[in-house]
Amino acid sequence: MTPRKPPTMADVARIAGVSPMTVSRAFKRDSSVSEATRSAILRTAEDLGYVFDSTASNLRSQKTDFVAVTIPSINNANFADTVGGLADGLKDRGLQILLGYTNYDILEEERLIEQLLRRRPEAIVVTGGRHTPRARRMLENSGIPVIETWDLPDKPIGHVVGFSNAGAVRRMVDHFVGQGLTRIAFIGGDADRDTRGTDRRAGFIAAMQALGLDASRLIAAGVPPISMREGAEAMARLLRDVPDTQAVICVSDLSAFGALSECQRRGVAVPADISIAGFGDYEIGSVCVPTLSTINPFPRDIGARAATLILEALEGRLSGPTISQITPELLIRDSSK
Amino acid sequence: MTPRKPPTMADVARIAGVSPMTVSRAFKRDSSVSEATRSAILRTAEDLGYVFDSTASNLRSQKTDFVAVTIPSINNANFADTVGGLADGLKDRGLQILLGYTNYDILEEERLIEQLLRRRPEAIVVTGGRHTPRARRMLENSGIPVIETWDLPDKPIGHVVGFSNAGAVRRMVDHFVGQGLTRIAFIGGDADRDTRGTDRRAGFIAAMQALGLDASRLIAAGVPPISMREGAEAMARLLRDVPDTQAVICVSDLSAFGALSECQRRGVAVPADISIAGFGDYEIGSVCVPTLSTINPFPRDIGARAATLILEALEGRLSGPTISQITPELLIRDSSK
DNA sequence: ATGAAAGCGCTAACAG
DNA sequence: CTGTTAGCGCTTTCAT
Repeated sequence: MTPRKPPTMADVARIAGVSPMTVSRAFKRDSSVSEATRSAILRTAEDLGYVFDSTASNLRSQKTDFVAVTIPSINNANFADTVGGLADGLKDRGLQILLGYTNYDILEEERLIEQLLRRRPEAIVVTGGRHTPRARRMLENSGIPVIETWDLPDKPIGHVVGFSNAGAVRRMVDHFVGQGLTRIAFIGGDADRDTRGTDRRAGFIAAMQALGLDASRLIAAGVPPISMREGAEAMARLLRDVPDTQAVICVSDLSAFGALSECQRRGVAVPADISIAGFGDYEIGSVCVPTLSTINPFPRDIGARAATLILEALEGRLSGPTISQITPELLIRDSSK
Repeated sequence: MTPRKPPTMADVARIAGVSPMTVSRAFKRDSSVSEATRSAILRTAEDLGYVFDSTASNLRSQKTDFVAVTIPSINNANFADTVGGLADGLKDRGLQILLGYTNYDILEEERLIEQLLRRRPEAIVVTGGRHTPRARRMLENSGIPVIETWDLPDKPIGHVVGFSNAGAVRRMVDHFVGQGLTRIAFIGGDADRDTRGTDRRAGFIAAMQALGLDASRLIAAGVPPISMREGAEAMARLLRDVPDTQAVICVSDLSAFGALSECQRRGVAVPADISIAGFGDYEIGSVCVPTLSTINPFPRDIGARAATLILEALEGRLSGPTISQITPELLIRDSSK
């Protein structure tokens, strides 16, 4: 820890014998400074231990090179992949991600969005299309590109990169019914906190009813997001309470794996006795025995597409709001043969 | 998107009929503004759609309320837990995390640290104790509290919150040997990119040699961090090449689960035919069948402890650098009975 | 409890 | 290619 205050650009300029403006230019990429001057300045800066101060730059240039991102949880491989795709797409342009997590709570999201907007990001990417009225207003008035992801909101705020969670689950229901299985259950969270989880359950119910099937086999497994353990507990209840169930769709691969593990513990054969499907195409689903049927929502592509949109929007190459649908892929594997 | 530029504090002040300074005070918690004035100002601000501009505040007050954090990967439950513990501990004080990931590469870490320091964080938390010389110098000269985590560096830069990765693995070796198993293998990455993984392998080798045992059963499973799939492939090679192996220690629970799954596919009984252990106490290890023996390094506690240190340091309540050891817990479960 | 003046460290704008 | 001037929007400091 240095006790004295850190050197500024003016210090570097004085010692290098140039004006502060020239130092400023030397630190930019494509600015017009002679190679000799630039390298002399950079050496002086390094010697002094000078570190460029973004806070001053941010204020003067009214640019922060931040892209704000909200995700429900930092501990989720799907959202991590989206953030990864986003970060990679933005890195070359020097845009840095300012990440916050909402804990699946739109009130927390509202607080977070306000915090993030105070930092004056160049764009903001939010997960989901349901927000508090105040959060919505703040986003609308922010004056920066807004991208809602992982969903297809009825009334988008700005751009959308997503898919229908309900529609994806419908395809899984159709798959099971196509196999001749009609007594199908759904394992999910017990609250509407996780809006994507809620949409998936709603999609399940709608799909079953549309086919004239019983849509009442709903197992509430705990506060979303539900864990592997909660998936296992839900499966235990399902096997006890509704033993004639032929197939079960879980809100995520994690809960599906938990359900599968419970079957293994009880000697229930998958898929011979019961079929299982998950959601998200987490790595575990392709490694476990049997492998899990699931839905791949292409999380990384969602982030990559959002990054492209942001770059286009910042360059003014976008006329109006856009909607990018990323079509999920149905992956039928051994747990539902 | 608003075309006109957003309102400033001066705008709010003019309309509310007070000075900008009073508006500034109204937005702080414990400042002396009459309740009437404050609420009038806040209402005016809300009406105008005013959003506080941190960039200006940051520059003038020389405070950003950022805590910079570097982790190897955003997609790792252990590091996510550390960040979660950190974020929770800092939230009440209004400190926000500025997160960056290094992709297990200390050169990338150097670039990242420079980027982060430019943002003038109040403190910085890095994962690991190995850095490039330049990164080390930047951290030393940063003038802010530096905390190295997940490791016990020989020459700490500032504070340390960690544990001995090698030591933790030694305890697992001792456990196996105590069970009478002596032909023990180690599955890890094939490069020194992941320094904690490298330390674990080194700990394995040292522990085996100290007991006079053969430490040459090292399976290199790919570029770190190794996945479930790579763990499975490594186990396939192990079973083929060194079939008399009695136990295997994997660099993480994820690769351990992959190894376990490969045994299931091949009808190799765990632990009857071979024992397996992981590292990290990921949820999967407590749910899979059989459950995985592992080591819990208390990732969340590491983050929480780092948060406490930061708060103490920022309040000047810390005299010198500290070292906080978080002792990992050996969890013996069904995969190694 | 409130206000006036000054300035944080950089860069836009203009000049040469 | 380089320099000068002014100012980004807040908050520190000092008054009252």
